[in-house]
Amino acid sequence: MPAYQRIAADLRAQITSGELGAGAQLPTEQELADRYDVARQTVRNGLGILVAEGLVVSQRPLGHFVRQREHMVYRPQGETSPQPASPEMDRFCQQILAEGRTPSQTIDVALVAATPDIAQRLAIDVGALVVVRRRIRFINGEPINTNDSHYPHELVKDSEIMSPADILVGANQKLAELGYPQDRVIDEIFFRMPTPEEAQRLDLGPGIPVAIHIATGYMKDGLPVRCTVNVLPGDRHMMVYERSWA
Amino acid sequence: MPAYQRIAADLRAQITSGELGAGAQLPTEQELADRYDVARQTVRNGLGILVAEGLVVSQRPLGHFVRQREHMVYRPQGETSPQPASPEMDRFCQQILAEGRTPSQTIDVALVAATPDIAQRLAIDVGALVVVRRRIRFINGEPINTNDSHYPHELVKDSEIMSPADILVGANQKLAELGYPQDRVIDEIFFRMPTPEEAQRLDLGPGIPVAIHIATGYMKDGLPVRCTVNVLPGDRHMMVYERSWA
DNA sequence: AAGTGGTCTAGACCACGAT
DNA sequence: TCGTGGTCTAGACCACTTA
Repeated sequence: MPAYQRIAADLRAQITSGELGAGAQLPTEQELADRYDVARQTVRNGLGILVAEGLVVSQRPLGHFVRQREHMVYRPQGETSPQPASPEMDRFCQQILAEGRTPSQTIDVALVAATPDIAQRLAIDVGALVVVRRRIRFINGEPINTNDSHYPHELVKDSEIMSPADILVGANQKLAELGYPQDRVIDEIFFRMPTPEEAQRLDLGPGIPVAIHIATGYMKDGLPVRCTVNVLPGDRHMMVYERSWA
Repeated sequence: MPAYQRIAADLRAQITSGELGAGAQLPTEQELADRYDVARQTVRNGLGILVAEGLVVSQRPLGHFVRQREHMVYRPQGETSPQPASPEMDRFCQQILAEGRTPSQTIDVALVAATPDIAQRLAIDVGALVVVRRRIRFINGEPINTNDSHYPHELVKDSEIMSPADILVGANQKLAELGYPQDRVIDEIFFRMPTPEEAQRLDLGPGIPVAIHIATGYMKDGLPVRCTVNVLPGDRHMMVYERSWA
C-alpha cells in the first residue's frame, strides 16, 4: 500500500474508533511527515483522501480537524400532508428536531431561457421563457437548501409570482388562483457531488454530496405547470418517514 | 485564481458545454502541462478536482476520460405497494426502465455483535448478538446496491433466516411466521461519501456518493424486529414517485 | 512574528496495459 | 517496448490567522 494511503488509513482508523473525536485537531502536516518519514506532499495526498471523504476539514491556517457532524434537519417527505406520528416516529423526530431555530430565506425572481432539463419536464421548447423563483433557505443564518421553482412565462406573467417577495398564500395556491391548479406531482430524487456554483451558493466544503429533488406539478389534464428543483446538502439533511406494513 | 483551478474550470466548461462529450478522452497530463506552461503536478491537481466531482475518471494507463453516465435504475419508493401509474409517471419510468436486464445476488449470513447504530434502532444493548443477512444485488453482473438486514438473535435463531440461501416467501414473511409480524416501518435516508469498504464492495469510483436507506420494522406493540441498511451508489440510482396534490 | 496550510516546480522512478 | 498515469522527493514562496 502506498505511503499516502497508509497515512490516510491510519488517521481514518483513529477517527472512526473515536481516538480522534469530532472537532479534534490532527497533527500538522510537518509532524506527520516526520512521523512517517515521508515528504510533506505525500502527507498532503493522504489528508486529501480524508477531506474528499468528508471526514476531515482544513481550517487554514489552523490545521486539519475532524469534521463536526452538524445538526441534521428533519425534512418530512410530504410537507403538505403530515402523517399522524406514532411513538416510534416521535422518538426519531425528537432527536432531530432540536431547540429554537430561526428560519429565513432570500428570494429573487428572473426571466430566463429554459434549460433542457426544465424544458423537458415542463413540456416546452428549449430556450422558451420561464419564470424562476430562486430561494435560499437559512436556519440560524446557515444556508440549508435552495429551492428554484420554474413556471412557463405564459402562465404567470404579470402575476404576483413574478414579484421577488413572499407570497403569503404560497406560490402553488397563487398558481391555482390563476387557473392552473395542480392535481399530481412527480418527485425525482438523485444525488451527486455539487457543481462549484452549488457549492458556493450553499457554502459546501469538499466531500459533501448533494441530493437533487425535482418536483413537477401537473394539472388534471396532464399539463405540467411547475417544476421545482431543490438542492439539499448531505451534511444538513435526513429524510425520515413512516409507512404501514401491508 | 490558481493555475490548477483555472485548468479544472476550463476542462469543466468544455465538458458541460458538450465540447468534450461523454467518454471523450482528455489531453494527457503532459499535453496540458505544456499548453498551460505549468508543471505536471499542477495539472494533476486540476484533474483531481474533476475526478472528485465525479466528472472525470482515470483509466490508467490510457488517460483521463469524461465519465459515462450509467443507466440509472428505477427504484420505486415502496416496492411492496406499487401505485397506479399515470401517463406522466409512465413517461418517466419508460426512459429509466431499460431493456432486458438479468438480476442476481449474493447472500451471506453472520452472527455479529450489534453496533451502536443497529443496537439503538433494534432497542437492544450494544454488543448484543444480532443475525445479519448481507446481500449484494447485481444487474448484468454489475453491483447495484447492498442490503444488510439485522435481526435480534433471540428472535430468529435456528430459523430459515439464518440460512445463507434465498427465502422463497421472503425474510419478512418468514419473520411473521416466527411470531414477529411487522406493523409499521420507519425509513431514514441520508447520503454521504462512501467508506473504503463500501467503495470496494460496490466497485465505486472516486466522486460517487452513496445514499444510506435504513428501514426499521416494528410490531404492533412497538417492538422493533428488523433493521435493514441499504447502500445505494449515486451513479446507479434514482428515486421516482408520484403523489396526489391535496 | 510565527506557524499553518496552499500552491508550485523540476526532477525521479514505478506499474500497468496496449501494441 | 512505449507511453500513460501513480507515487514521491526536496526544495521554494505565498496567504492567512492568531498570538
